[in-house]
Amino acid sequence: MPYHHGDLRRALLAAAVSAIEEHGPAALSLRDLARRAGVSHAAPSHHFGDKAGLLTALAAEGFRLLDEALRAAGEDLLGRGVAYVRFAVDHRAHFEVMFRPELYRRDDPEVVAAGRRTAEALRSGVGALPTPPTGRQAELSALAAWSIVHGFATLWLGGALPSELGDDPGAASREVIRLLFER
Amino acid sequence: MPYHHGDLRRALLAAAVSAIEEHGPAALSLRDLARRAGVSHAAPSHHFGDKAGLLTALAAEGFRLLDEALRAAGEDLLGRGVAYVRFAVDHRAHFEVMFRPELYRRDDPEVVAAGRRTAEALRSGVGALPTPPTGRQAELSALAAWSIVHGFATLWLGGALPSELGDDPGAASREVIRLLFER
DNA sequence: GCACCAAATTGTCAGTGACAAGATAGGGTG
DNA sequence: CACCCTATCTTGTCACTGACAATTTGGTGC
Repeated sequence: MPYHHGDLRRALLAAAVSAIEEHGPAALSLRDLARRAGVSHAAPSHHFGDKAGLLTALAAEGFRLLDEALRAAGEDLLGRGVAYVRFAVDHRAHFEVMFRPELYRRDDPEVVAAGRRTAEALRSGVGALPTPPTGRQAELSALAAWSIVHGFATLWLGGALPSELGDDPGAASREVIRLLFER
Repeated sequence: MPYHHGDLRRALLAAAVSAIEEHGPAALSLRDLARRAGVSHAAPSHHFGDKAGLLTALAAEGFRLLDEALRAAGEDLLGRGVAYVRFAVDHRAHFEVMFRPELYRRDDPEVVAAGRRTAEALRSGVGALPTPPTGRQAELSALAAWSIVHGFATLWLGGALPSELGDDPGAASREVIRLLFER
């Protein structure tokens, strides 16, 4: 075991993902992360400063991943909505931190930039609708789309949804989102 | 100052609401609540057992309040949706705890019962639509309604929404929710 | 080979949640 | 009135945590 870990920063972020998936972001302990990575309890501070710094990095990574996932889903707004829900379920640790601004530094430039790109991905999806709305209607439509997918994802993660929906959040959300744009 | 507080349980819940509104549920400290109420650091445990116990009580109270707010808004589903958003913003401390199941005991009978009543209030609102859907479509519609209002409320509380929306979440959400049911 | 810098360590401090043991008030019963 | 019983609250303690300071280690550039 070398004195220098090699890639402690990445190892800590990965450990944080596991820890948050197990016990939620509130129970996250820097000392626990250090133990998981096999380093001393103060090592994390050299890479992230403090706990908020680590979560800021995690949130920024999350916004980047979400942006990639949305764009990979194509232009179709329904597809992007389903991709949003899938991202939330497949990366619940990132997702839970991203939308809990009291946990990290929202004004971090990297987070701000990545967040903007994500919002843009949803807005441009509205432009790709069969009969794209314009002006204020377009803004409201993007907001409605964001709200419905975000709400579905949050409720799913919180275990608030009835079990009759099955275990495939993508398929279930597709049926729900469709109600917003097709009828 | 008498040895017995009088209504410490209620005072602690009220203090918890203030504390969560100020710093979020993750930063909640039982000892801080005790200081706010002017009692010793171990007094809270006699009323709630532990931290999860206190948050369980807060969640149960939140579900009761939400249920009341929804039913007071009338049968109209749009009105109930707006009431849902207003509740979230006006009682953000309750709301933030209610949908964070890792913070409290979800299986608490009082919480389970109150949560069921809330879900029922949304479902029955779907039945009051001009052309009410039936069967699976009704379920999906209720889910879509819940998702869109929950998502809007969560995003609003998280400060993720653009400031052009103004400062009245009720009015803003009304325009957004309308897109789901009228067109 | 040497100076320097980044990375990681040990040590410490106040704050926290949980628990145990003791003190206090306020009835209810005899 | 004397007694005790129970809920309520206090004091004391323990392990754990985040943050910070001081120190050691290892690699890199000159």
